[in-house]
Amino acid sequence: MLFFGSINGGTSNNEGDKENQGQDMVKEMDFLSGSTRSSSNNHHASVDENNDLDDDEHLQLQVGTGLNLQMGRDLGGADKSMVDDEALSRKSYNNLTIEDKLFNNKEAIEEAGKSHRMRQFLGLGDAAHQVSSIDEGDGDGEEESMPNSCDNYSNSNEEHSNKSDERGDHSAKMARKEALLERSWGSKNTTSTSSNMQMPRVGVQAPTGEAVEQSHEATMRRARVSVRARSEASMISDGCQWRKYGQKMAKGNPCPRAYYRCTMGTACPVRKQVQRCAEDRSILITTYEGQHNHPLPNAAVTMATTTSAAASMLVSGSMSSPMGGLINPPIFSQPTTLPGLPSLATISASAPFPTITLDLTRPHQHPQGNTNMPVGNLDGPGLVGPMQQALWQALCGVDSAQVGPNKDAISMIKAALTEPSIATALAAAISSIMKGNVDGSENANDKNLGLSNFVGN
DNA sequence: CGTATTTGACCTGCGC
DNA sequence: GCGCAGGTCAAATACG
Repeated sequence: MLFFGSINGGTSNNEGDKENQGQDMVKEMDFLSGSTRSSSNNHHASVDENNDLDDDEHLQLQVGTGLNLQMGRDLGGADKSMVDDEALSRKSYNNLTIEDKLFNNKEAIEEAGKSHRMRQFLGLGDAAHQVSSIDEGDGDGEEESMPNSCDNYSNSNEEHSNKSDERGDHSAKMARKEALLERSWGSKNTTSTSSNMQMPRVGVQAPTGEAVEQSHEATMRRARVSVRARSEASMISDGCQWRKYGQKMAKGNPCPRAYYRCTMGTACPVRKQVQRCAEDRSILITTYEGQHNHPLPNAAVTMATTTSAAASMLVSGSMSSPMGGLINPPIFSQPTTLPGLPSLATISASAPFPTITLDLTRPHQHPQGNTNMPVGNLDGPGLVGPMQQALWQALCGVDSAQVGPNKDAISMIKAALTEPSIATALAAAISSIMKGNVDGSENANDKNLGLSNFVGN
């Protein structure tokens, strides 16, 4: 499962921090309370030791608030800080039941709608299914590894490592070489799926059984979700633990690219890359890849669902769609905006990997003629502007450029929402927005209901 | 002293 | 085959 989330000081001491040398504290923004707090820009493990926010209310509040992003320069977040929801999530996670650990948008939407359509909406999407599987596995004390090609890699790689320790230096080198060869994700011995990383194609004779599964797994492994957001911090804090394993200078960008891998699971294959935008260094680009093979804390689940669904959307994009070819390879062959959400997501299957980019850097705009946007405070720290606006416009048919419903957008979004993977992605995104901004207000359920009704139309 | 980060080396894939 | 770029490993180093 992929995931993304909030930005804070993060765990690293990479280039981003170096740029801010002299700052002992990382300025962070708290979407929830608006209160200010500075967290030491040290290892996350030490942060939650001093955190006492473990009562139910705070647990509720932290859920789904992963995206503590600076949505624009106008937020004035420099003096804001945010509660370390990553730390909170880890602290609280062990106390939660299995049901608690089910991802939040599913709960919210099911409570609100309870329609069969919405169950399909949640249950048929790849991401939703995966999340459920993981969580159930956790509940049984049996961590169900995702049927993921990279899991195979990771496990086999670990095996190689263990063996190499026993065999001495020469054998260790050989083992490492074997592991490296195997690491190329199917390039040599395994199926050819992962190395190619081409989108499945409509019209091509469909492979069957294991081949299909392997292809899907490999593609999911390589499908990427990129999140662009403004942040002073060095990396985004998304509820998971990350360990930096490398840093490289990328061509065409003076800022180094940092590589992280998830350390919440023993052999979790999820990795992410963090890099500042060359054109605008206030923009942090985080790219997620892979699926978690372990349960996630609440703070990470919703965002994980979003990115997982986004990746799933990429993978399933070639499948037959009721949208009349809205999502298909010809479109994926070049960057494509999500219909009705041009400011939100760009989909690209161009080399090297299919990638969906969520751009959260667009300046916020108030949609005209709409006073019911589901935000607690449009101008306050709870703002999640562009993403929220786009979704809200899509759902309500209100176009910021015109008063009244945008019927074309409505029809397009309606069509899009009949695609389970897209619907799942949007549901997760919407849920995260609701949780992050209007939790505590009765609007949240209303909006979920609205989505349910919308899908049902 | 244990853990996380840094960084140079090494690998693969790709284009020429 | 060679060079380049992206990605990863692991020893060295830093840090708490």
